[in-house]
Amino acid sequence: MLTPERHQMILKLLQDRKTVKMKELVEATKASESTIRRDLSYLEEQKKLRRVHGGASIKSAASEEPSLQEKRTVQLAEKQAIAEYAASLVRDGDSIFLDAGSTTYEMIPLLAQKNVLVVTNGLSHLETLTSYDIETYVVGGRIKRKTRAVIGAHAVESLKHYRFDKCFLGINGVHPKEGFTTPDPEEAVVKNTALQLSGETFILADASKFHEITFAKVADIQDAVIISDAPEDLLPSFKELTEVKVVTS
Amino acid sequence: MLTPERHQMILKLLQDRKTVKMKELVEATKASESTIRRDLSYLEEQKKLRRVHGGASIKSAASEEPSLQEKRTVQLAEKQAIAEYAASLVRDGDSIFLDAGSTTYEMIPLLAQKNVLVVTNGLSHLETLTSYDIETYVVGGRIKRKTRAVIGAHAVESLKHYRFDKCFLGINGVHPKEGFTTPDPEEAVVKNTALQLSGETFILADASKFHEITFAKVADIQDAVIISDAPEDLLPSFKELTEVKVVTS
DNA sequence: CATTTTTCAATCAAAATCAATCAAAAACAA
DNA sequence: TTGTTTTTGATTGATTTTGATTGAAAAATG
Repeated sequence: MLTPERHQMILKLLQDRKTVKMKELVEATKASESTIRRDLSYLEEQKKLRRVHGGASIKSAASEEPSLQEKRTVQLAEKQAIAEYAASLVRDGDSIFLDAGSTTYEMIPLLAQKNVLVVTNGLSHLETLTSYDIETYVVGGRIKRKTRAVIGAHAVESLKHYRFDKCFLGINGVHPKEGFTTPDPEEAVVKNTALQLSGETFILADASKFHEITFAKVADIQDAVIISDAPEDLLPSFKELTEVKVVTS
Repeated sequence: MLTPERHQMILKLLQDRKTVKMKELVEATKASESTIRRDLSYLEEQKKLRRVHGGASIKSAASEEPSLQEKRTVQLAEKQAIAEYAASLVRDGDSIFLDAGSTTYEMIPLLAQKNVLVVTNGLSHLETLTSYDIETYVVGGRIKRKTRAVIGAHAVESLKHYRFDKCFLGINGVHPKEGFTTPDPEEAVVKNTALQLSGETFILADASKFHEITFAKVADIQDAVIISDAPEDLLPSFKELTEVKVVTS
């Protein structure tokens, strides 16, 4: 029996019941205890299951997607606070661009009561946006597998069909001189385009993003409002250049 | 046996089961172990399979995520058969358009071993396409909540960035005079655009779709090949107009 | 709480599988 | 044909996987 087969068998057994004992796995797979142990370690590493004394158990609450509520509570409080403030800026009837990323994702439930039109390049956002019955448009283009974002030349073209009252961007680095940065140049150009099509731009950046420079420049600082939970002593040089809104969780 | 033949045989064996052992491959192909090893290395390079110690396995997703398949419990054998034939038409290196819908969805696992570029307007397809590591582009535009398809004027514009070797469309009605029809005019125009941008067009229509006229016309019959499980007595009038491929489940 | 039992992680040697190499066979070109 | 290139299969030493063993750690028991 090949290794992936065995892994599959283990996961299958876990689907039926919610736990399996080592003894059962050894019996089912005809492999030795040592091998099963190695498999379990690997599968736990892959977050496919949870090891427990004597065997394995399915990962947390069922193998299903965590519900929206669950997902929200798992998220860091800082992202929540940033998202909450950002969402409070959105007014009824606004057209907004919502960048891909976990912080902008947190804004979605807070937008549900408002009468907004949302354009996004984040595939992960789509399910949630439509489930809240928000009028949603998706940007066309190539899908970047890792971040599940739409990027590339077509995405830029596609974006230009729209105009935004406000756009909310996540970024990977903020630096007084280098401006807003992100590692992927193709993502950078999409963000930059959204920014140019938008009346106001808001950058959602938790404290860890400051000082960091990650290759491709998105825009200069003075083009946007920064929303962050960064401590005050980090900010003087940024405040000289643009508006910075500090939120606390 | 010629090399491409052997490669095909290996891939075929992988389609049926999800893993194959080296020993099985040697036996099936009558080639030496060294040759099989070289084949596997090549096919892995081409991203058509995944090598594992002791043999090969199909690429990631399929075996590891039964949750996706479980979601689609209502997959009739007919849809499977239609999808299987449709997928067999796709050649290495093709650029194809995959329409939103459950039948085209069934094609995805069968495309994993081919080097294809897929453009789709079906949001439900995206997750699965990327999980199979297929190069995926999404059409931009408004999201129709009910069908999770991208539609509207922007979708049409967005589509025009591409050209397809083949396009695979789902349809709600087929009628000798009225042609291919679908209830939503905005969907109809997207399908029609895809068709016009494509070298060949294939219509995936199970038997229930024949005779039905559902409002908005997509195209005339003669523009496409119909792939269906419809009984022969239903087809004479269609066969006069275009090619009809009948599959059985 | 001490003892017994079970399960665990680490280690190691055997077995299986692999990559690299090379010469023979086959396909190809002149 | 002859010489060249490509493909193939056998061999070899290296690598990976495996199962047994051991003492440590964790649960169960009295």
